Amino acid sequence: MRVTQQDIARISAVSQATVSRVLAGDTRVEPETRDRVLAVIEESNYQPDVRAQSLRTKRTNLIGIVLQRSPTDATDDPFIAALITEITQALSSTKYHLCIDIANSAEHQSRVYDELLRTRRIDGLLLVEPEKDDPRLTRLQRDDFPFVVIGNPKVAAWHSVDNDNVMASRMATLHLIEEGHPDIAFLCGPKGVAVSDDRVTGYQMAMHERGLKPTVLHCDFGHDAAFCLATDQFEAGQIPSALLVMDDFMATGVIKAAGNLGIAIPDQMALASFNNSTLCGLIPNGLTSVNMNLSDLVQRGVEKLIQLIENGERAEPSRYVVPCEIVIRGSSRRINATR
Amino acid sequence: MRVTQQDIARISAVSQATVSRVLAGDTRVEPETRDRVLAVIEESNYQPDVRAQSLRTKRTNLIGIVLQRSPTDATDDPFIAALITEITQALSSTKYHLCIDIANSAEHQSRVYDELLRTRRIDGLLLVEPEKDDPRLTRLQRDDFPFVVIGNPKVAAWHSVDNDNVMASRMATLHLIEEGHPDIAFLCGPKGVAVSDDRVTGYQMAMHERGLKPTVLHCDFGHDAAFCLATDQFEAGQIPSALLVMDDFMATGVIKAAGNLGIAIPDQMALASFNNSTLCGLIPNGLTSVNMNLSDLVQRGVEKLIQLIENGERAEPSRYVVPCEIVIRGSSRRINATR
DNA sequence: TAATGTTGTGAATACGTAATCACAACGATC
DNA sequence: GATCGTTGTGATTACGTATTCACAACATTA
Repeated sequence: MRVTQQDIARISAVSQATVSRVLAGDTRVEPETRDRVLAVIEESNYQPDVRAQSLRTKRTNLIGIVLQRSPTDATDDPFIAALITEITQALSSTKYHLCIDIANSAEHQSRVYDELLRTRRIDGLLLVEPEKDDPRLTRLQRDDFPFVVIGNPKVAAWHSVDNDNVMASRMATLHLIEEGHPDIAFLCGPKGVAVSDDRVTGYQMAMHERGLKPTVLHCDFGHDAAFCLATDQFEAGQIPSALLVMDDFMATGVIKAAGNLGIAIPDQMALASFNNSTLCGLIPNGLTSVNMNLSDLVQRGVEKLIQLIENGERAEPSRYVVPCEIVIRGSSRRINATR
Repeated sequence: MRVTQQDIARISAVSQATVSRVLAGDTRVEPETRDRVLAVIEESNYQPDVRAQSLRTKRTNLIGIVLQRSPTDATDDPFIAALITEITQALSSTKYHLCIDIANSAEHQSRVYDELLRTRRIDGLLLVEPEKDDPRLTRLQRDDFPFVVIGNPKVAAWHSVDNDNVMASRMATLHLIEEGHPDIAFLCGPKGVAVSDDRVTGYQMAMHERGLKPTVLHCDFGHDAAFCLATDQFEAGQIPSALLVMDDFMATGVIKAAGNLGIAIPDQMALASFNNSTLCGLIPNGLTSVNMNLSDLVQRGVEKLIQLIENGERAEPSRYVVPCEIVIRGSSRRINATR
């Protein structure tokens, strides 16, 4: 049997209400009484029951996140790991915990949302790159349920934290230009995905600034799709002096394609990408990549969400944009004069 | 204001108790009454409040997992992603959800355990490769708290699911022997880590079976440590015809070291490792690796845990061992006669 | 016919906490 | 010395659910 406030009260010869007051730090308790109660609490190893607290306070101290499993069927997607690690890290100094569900279909996902929200299991929700017309969002907003979007919100009315993808892409492109590359192509993601579209914008911006002609190649996400597209391009003789790639994972596909065809990196083709993941260090010469500062992003998002939960701030929606910086490695090494 | 059983009862002109009975599927309810209540529930979009249910039933329907952040500081460790994805996958067909915490120090970890257990936030716990003398385990057992160990339990009294690491290692070694390699070394993990020790056992077993001399190289976990050790070995002229490596991540370190020194894989040195992660496909010729079937492992572990929670089975501790199979790729290609 | 289940239902209770209400005891004010 | 705020405390209530208790109405058995 678990020790309750009632037990503490009995032993301390006070009422349960007083025990609760002591725990809550209420000032209107005789110091002497407080000390006695605290001593008993300490001694009997009492810990409040969060289930009862939840019912009473209407708070579970749980933050939820629902991810859609990546369509590549890869169960070991490092981005998921990074995201979750950063979130738990950000929560570790708070009283909140993370409740996570990963859906393997849209139907599953919407069912999970239902369960999670309507049963009041969580206090707030983090949403990663939701679709603009996602019906779940409309409901969240109607129910006045606290949530923060991680990624491009597309709708101004939502609280969000996002990377400065335009700037990131512009920066990476400028770096390649500075390294002396005359023609730089961008192997980006599918059209309509905000993170990809934003990076295309930044890339084009930089190219136009320097009077260069942009070449945009749209490609599905993932190693395999990038590998196929790159192989096709290279075999057709389309080998730019530098290639900017949507993310590190796709870059490995490009690297593999180049390796198969004997295209040396960076000598024949330089490479830069985004995310600055662990992969970048595993590649022989190292892969130049833009660090998106996921840690900062998540930290801010979590802070915002907790604010929403605790203060019920219904003020104007905030949008925090995280700056980023480029990490230069061997794959984008300067072209020397001999070329 | 949320709609409660009380509301349903009022509208249906029955008592709250009857509504609860209908929800619970109690047979002793007039079919006519049941239908009426169900109609009202449907219509008013009622969903039970899990907080109240938790207080009443003493169940939160939450499974906990506490991970220690890898000392390499890599926030995007794919193993974490794989583990979490598989767990949520296994839970998706149940009423349980996953509550995850990732500690960044031993002190932090023990604090999190305290919070999680003593406040009764979760119903059961998954433990990944705990230390033998971990004080938390003693307490869990004393409190009769449901938990399942993922990995080598080291103590027979605990329920566990584990890979057949001895067999996996033996299988991989035999594969390399079959491919015609005369001297095969094993770059394993640190001594005292069960998963590493077991694999050493399997490796030695296979070598002895075929009358070959085993060479065991102990190395810290991670890409960097493996890179350093491999570089040292290779530079010292210690280049085995085949190398078995503790895991894919470390194998990338070996591959990088070999690349730097111009050692061709698999022609000069074959390679095989464990985990069959996404990394294996990213490497030029592909990396031969043993698929540990994490999915199956986790599935069984979760099933067991739920059994413990729901049936309070205090029967003899079970130990489920998952078989594995080798996935052969380019890195271990057969040595041709010309060598 | 009386005693004895059976079935369906409402009333009441308990879970453990937080918060409100009620009320003493006491000091300050006019 | 009566009134009024302050302070400290206990009694009470509410949160929403699951379950036990109580009790009708009815069927079955001796």
